[in-house]
Amino acid sequence: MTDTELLAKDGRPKRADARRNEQSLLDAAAAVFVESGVDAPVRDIARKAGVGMGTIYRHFPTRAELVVAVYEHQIEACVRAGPDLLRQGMPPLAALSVWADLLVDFLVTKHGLAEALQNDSVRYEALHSAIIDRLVPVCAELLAAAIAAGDVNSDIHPYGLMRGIGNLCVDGRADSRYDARALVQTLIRGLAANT
Amino acid sequence: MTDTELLAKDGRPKRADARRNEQSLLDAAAAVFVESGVDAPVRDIARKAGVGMGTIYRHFPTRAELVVAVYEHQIEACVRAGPDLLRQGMPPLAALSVWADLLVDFLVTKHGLAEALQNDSVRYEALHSAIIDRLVPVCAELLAAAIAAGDVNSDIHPYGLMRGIGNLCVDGRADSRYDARALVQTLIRGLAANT
Amino acid sequence: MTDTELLAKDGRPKRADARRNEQSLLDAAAAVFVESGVDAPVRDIARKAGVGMGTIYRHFPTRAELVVAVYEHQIEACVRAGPDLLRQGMPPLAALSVWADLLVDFLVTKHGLAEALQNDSVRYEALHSAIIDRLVPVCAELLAAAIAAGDVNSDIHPYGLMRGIGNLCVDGRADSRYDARALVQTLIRGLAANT
Amino acid sequence: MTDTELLAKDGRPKRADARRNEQSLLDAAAAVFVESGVDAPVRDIARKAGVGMGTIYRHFPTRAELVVAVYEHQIEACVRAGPDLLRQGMPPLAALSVWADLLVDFLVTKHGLAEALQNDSVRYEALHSAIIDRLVPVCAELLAAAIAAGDVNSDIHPYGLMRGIGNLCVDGRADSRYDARALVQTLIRGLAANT
DNA sequence: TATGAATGAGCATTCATTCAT
DNA sequence: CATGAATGAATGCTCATTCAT
Repeated sequence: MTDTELLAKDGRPKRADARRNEQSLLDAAAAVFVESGVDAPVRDIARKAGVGMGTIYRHFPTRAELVVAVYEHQIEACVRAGPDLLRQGMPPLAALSVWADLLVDFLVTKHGLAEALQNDSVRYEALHSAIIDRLVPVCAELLAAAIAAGDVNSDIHPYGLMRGIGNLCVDGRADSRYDARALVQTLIRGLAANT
Repeated sequence: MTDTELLAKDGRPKRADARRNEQSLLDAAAAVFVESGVDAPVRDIARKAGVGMGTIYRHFPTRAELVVAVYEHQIEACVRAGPDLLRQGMPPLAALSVWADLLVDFLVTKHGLAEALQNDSVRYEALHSAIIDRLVPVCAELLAAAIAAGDVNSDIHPYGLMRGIGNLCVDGRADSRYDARALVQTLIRGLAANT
Repeated sequence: MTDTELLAKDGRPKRADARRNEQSLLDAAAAVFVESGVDAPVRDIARKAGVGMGTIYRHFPTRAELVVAVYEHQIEACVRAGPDLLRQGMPPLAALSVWADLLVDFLVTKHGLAEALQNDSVRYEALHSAIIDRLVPVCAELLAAAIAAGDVNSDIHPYGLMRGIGNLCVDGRADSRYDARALVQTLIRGLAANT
Repeated sequence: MTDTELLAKDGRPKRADARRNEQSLLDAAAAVFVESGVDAPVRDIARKAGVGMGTIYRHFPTRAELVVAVYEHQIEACVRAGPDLLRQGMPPLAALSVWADLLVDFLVTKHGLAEALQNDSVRYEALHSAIIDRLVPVCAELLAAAIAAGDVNSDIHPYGLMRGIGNLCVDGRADSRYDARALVQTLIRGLAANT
């Protein structure tokens, strides 16, 4: 739950129609992103949403903000999933593996998201703040737990691991010979301490 | 090595000035690619090389051909390195590891190459033919050897592994917390049979 | 007359500024066409109209659409003139002659239009649909009437006659020794049955 | 026979190899013109002729000169045909008709020539001098004879008639409904005095 | 507040013409 | 003399972003 949804920037609750508008915007954007990737022309999104382009810019001044808003829920789910898995008593390395799998699920189905995550341009700054910065602590927690349990013997940085998982999800459906999920699982397995 | 360097298409030797130009072109392109990626505007490359745009088109009708030419030597080196390592008696899995390391060396320093390799658009078709198609067999050979030796227990596809390595090399220098080399080694380690 | 003028594609009235713009666009295009022919660079038309190039593309996605719009009124007038002349009781051959004269008036003053009509490239497909395809039936009607009246004895195809008239209008003002109108009238006279 | 063939500009006879070269150039140009029209890229002509582009420019500094040279023989034939027909005792109007037919034969088969003749740009100046200026007197002679014989009653200008015939030859093979020959004959018939 | 019209930078690409070799 | 490499102006087209209505 962020201010994107219920509160205007000045803290007052948004008008109902504004909220409605915002939602149809997010739905439309999600649909267009699936079709054309997160780089889709603003005009296309506006048309799909049945609003003017200006409206999009009003709600989401930068593209990154729009992207973040679109995937807000799922990012949030990924963020929560990490601690949840540990809390449920799953062994840390297994938890890391499952979490990575969730991340793959998320990224692989979001055409263009993994690519956008790679992009370091200013344009996508907000994307990094909102997605990577949120996920890194989760990754760190899982990794630390696995190390503490003696399951992992690697000084890999949580940020690096997270980005690596992300990178492996690029183009994850383009070629049947490429299996992002398997690669990520292999990567996780590679972290395991050689006992 | 190739006609790109010494011979014109009709078999006659190229004029000295043309050869000189081609080389400065390749140098300039390499430099610009590092700065702006392989998608850099043709104008920029031309300016950097101190030639007209037409000259670029004359030597390399498509962008992919330019990219391939720029990295020709290094691709070739990677292609040869695989069999060489095996021939030297190195254990297959170790050979795969070393080869992957070479690939990382190559890709990480060529800002934009790994990204271009991800791009499936028609525009880069030639790039895939010239780079991926050349490297996959090498990767396959090493992988097969490792499997035959009982060192690897995974049905991962050589193409997938190669693309995975490539993907992990994207943005490999942008952030000190991201260590492409370590990730790739971890990935390779993940292939090892759990003995 | 057409949605080009008053209504947007969704049926809503166009904004006042858009209408104004479209008109100045058509005026500018007409002027530039006279100067440089209908192949004039988009940039030139935009500059003349005092708008950005994007505006042109917004209003007229293809060049042919722009050309058609520019000459819409006059094409329409030519289309109507044929039946009108017959309805007024004018002898068919005379009607054909007068109609041809109208066509000459139209084409000769539109430098570049007759040339464009000659161009069979895909690019001008829409032009043929919108201009030739509209005029040929008129020409056919007049020709058929003249034949029926026994005034014309020729198996010339209406399409061919129309294109012939068009071709004779090319460069119709470049040289005082070239009189398109007279040539067309001569051509029509040549159709007359030798009684 | 012009200096294009046997004499260099300074009046000395050309070297044999130069003449050979020039001929293969003309042959190649003719072939390319048929394929791509007289506006074909210089490079294409050079390649077809197996010479460098510079050679073409040496022999024919402007494109018009090349075009003229290519069609020299046929233009000459048309020039001679007019007086010949009269000398053979053919009735003037018939001679005009036959001559026009010859002109059509020539122009219709030379893809792009009629179009080039329409082009008044400086670039094709030489084309007009060499082709139109040569043919107009012939046309004038035939027309004058026909008028003198009382067969033609029209003050059409010979230049205009000639250009009209040329214009009718444009695109003369693109559409089966368009019959340049028939149109030209109709035009000639239209010149006849109504007796 | 919402709309969508307008802007214009940015890029790829072609080809006539010149001139070093 | 012949060659063909190099030049670079010219042009079509797309889209992010702004702002008048």
